[in-house]
Amino acid sequence: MQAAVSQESAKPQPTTTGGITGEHLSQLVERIERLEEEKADLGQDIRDIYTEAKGHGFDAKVIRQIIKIRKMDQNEMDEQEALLHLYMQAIGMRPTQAH
Amino acid sequence: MQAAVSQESAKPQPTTTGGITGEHLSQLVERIERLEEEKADLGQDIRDIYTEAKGHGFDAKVIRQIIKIRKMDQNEMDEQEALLHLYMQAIGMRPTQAH
Amino acid sequence: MQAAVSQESAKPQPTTTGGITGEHLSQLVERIERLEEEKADLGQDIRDIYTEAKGHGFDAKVIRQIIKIRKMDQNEMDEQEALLHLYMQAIGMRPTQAH
Amino acid sequence: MQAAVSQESAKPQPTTTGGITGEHLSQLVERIERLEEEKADLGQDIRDIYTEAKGHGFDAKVIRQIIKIRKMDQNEMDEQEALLHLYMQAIGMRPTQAH
DNA sequence: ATCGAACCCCCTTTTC
DNA sequence: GAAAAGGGGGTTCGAT
Repeated sequence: MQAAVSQESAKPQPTTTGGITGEHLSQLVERIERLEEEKADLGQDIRDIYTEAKGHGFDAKVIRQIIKIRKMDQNEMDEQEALLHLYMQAIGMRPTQAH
Repeated sequence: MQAAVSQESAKPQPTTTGGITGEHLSQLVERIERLEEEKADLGQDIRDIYTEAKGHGFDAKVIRQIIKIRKMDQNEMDEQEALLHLYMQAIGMRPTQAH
Repeated sequence: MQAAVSQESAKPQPTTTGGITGEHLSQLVERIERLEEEKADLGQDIRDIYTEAKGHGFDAKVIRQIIKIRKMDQNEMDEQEALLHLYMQAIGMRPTQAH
Repeated sequence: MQAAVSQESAKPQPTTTGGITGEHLSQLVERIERLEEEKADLGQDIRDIYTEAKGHGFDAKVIRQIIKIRKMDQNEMDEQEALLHLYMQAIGMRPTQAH
């Protein structure tokens, strides 16, 4: 495990020299923090929509469930579907549309 | 909690009539799904940065820790650390440089 | 947050005095470690079965999926099923046996 | 990808014939499910101990940390810690008691 | 044997 | 304050 951090940069000053490493690391950290902030903002936007939906009489929990199901339906059950059905039948599980 | 869905719109046709409700719900669901997709994309971007960082010799785990620490309230950290030392001593673990 | 650890027990000796606390903590830790070891053993047993299954020509991935589905079928889709159906119909999702 | 499932067993009846496969698969699934249930029970037992510990004034989070440390190779720990300090210094974070 | 992907568990925050 | 949902971290699995 190599350090990738120059030893001369040991002082708690904002950035460092003795190599590009300190600046590089700072930039990585800042980029990540920026993106995570945007991500949090989107999370807030989504929450706002749920609040709005509730204000119009919808049940947020059910909407979440719908979205979950739609995601499952999109992602899953693809190439191995045939095998899955065979196995399910072999052990007597009744086939469903969802699976 | 009432249903907020008109019964006439019960058929599996793409959208519905008998009230604005079906369309409204569809729009809410789609808006949420759109935002969640953007959110997921940001998550991927963040992952990419960690991958890039690793490629430059940095330790992703440590970077995560740094970001967490920067987010954390400092007092809380110190408090946790003090407790940890007390507990370790109580069961006879020798204090190490790392803790 | 109180410490629950007596200060006199600060030496790195195996156990402590000054109160029952050190011994108590040690016992808790050991009980947890014992259970976690058993848990790990079971995990190994399960892995062995998958290996055995693969040796008999079964696809481990599909078996995992079956087990997941059986667990879902047991647990989920209960009280809110009616509401969920209404909403799904309202946005044109066709009702399925599974949902 | 071979099927390893006999086609004659295609009906949703509990088990199957036409080959040993259906019964075999059922047995594998059931053995796995049984072991996973035991595993889940152990997980619950562990959780109970943490609850009990909390009831006696211990901080569960710290206990988890202790167990992690005891499991960890000490060199590995020190290495991680050293890296963390280097990184923090590199971006000008001041070293704290906690780290 | 390492890499990336998937799964599971814990923790935190939010919601009711 | 109790229950649930979202996010993060760690571990395990399959593939290369």
